[in-house]
Amino acid sequence: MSKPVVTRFAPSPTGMLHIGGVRTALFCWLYARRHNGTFILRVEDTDLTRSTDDNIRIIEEGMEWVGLDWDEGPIPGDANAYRGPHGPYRQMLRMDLYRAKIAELLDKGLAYRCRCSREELDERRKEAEKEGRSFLYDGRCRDKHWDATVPAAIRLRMPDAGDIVLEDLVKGTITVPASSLDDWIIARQDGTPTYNFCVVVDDVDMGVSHVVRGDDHVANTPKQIVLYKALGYDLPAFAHVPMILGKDKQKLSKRHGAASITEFRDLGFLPAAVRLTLAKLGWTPKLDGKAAESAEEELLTDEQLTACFDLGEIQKAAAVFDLDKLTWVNQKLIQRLDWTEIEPHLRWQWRMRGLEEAWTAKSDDWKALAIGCNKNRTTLKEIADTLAFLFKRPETFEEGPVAKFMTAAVKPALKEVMELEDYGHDALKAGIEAILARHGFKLKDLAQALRVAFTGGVVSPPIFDTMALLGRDEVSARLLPWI
RNA sequence: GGGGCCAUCGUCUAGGGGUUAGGACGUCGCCCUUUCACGGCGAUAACACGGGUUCGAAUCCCGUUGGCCCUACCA
Repeated sequence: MSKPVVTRFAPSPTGMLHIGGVRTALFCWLYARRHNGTFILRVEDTDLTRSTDDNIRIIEEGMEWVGLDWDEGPIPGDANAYRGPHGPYRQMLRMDLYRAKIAELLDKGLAYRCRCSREELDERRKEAEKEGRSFLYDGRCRDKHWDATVPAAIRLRMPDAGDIVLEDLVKGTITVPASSLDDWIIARQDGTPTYNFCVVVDDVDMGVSHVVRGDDHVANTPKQIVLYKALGYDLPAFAHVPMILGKDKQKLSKRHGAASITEFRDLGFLPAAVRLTLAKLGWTPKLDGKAAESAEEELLTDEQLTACFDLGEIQKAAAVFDLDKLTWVNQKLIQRLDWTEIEPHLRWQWRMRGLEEAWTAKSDDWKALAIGCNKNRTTLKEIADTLAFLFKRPETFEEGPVAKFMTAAVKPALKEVMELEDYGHDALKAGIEAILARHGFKLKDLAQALRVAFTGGVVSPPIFDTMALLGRDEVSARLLPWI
């Protein structure tokens, strides 16, 4: 019986929730779910100047929206509340633990006070650079045994020789010569612990079995490994996942269309589509041991992803995020989901348009039809865009289409449309066809004229659906000005 | 400068000594069509470079180039 699987996502609340972070969180989540383990959300808010409660909310909301539920961590909405036996889950609230561990290291002589001032250090660093040497702290305070009467930074004693080996689940074995690492600072002069120290202490305290994080932390890991050992801890498994890049191979940012998870929500993507796309970015699910061999097989459910997820299969190289692929996945999901599964997500689009109430007021049948006749759209935003005309009459009419379709010949037919009474799909179709036959029109001629009257342009769902959605009264009202 | 990591179509990838180097997105073309779309069919395109090892290298080894990370009393 091996140790229970515990993973954690530990963002710092310094701004938006980046899609790269979400992917890392997704891998943690997938792995924990796969092994019936625990997924923890921990807030690394030791950067006092940049961390805010609002930013913590942004993280919580982003995680909730994208569907990554955490077993332990903060409870959304209440800055001090949390669930789980290892809390609190905000580092600022865990200072006592850090201090105790630092004292322990000091007592054992595994760490020491360093009175070298920042200025001195900077100077020595500059000098080294000038001579083309790399600067490493020379450990001159190691055996000074300074007492605590003068504020001092605290450094961890690092081995002088040998190699430090990191067995990484995704990168493989990484060997770093100890000589390239110096005695690093675990606590600042003001007593606050540094990041590399807190993570280790927290990960151990929280029982994290698999440290899954961005590969920008690879180089920190050897330092942390020494700390694990100094503290007498067993090493967790490490998995450093590569970054996500934009089209230009630079770090993904808003310049690339979207980088923040909330932008993807606003753009009309389904959380499930974001999850699938992100999971498949840098990892190929192998259901029954086989990678997808057709478009159909690319579309996996969370259950399928969970069933075959493995940290060891994650790609080593960074990957470029492709919005087109997300869009395609999103469209496929819209196509195959039931309208009731789409509707909750569509609400956000209505809210952004100030139409949430108008939408909510509609009947289920109406909503089913509205969503049903838009199964060919790529995003929820598009669905809302093409449906918005139902809630408000057009204010302007496109010149070209008006000239082309609102001909004198078509107007009598329009008038006949107004007289149609049965709006059931088949009856409506029969009624329209009769009108067409009478005037010798093609459906296209009439349909486009109707669209102009209904929407001001030439784009709408299929015309019979459009009329059913509008209802007889509204159809008449919008046709009246044209006859 | 030092240490580390990485490298298959435009993009995400499969493959890991012998394959016509497979799939997906995109792009292009054709078909369908009641607008916008969807859909169907087809096409396009890749092993960074140079040396080894080997009967044989996209696959193994070394080097080069390029990209990225770390090198903070940031996280």
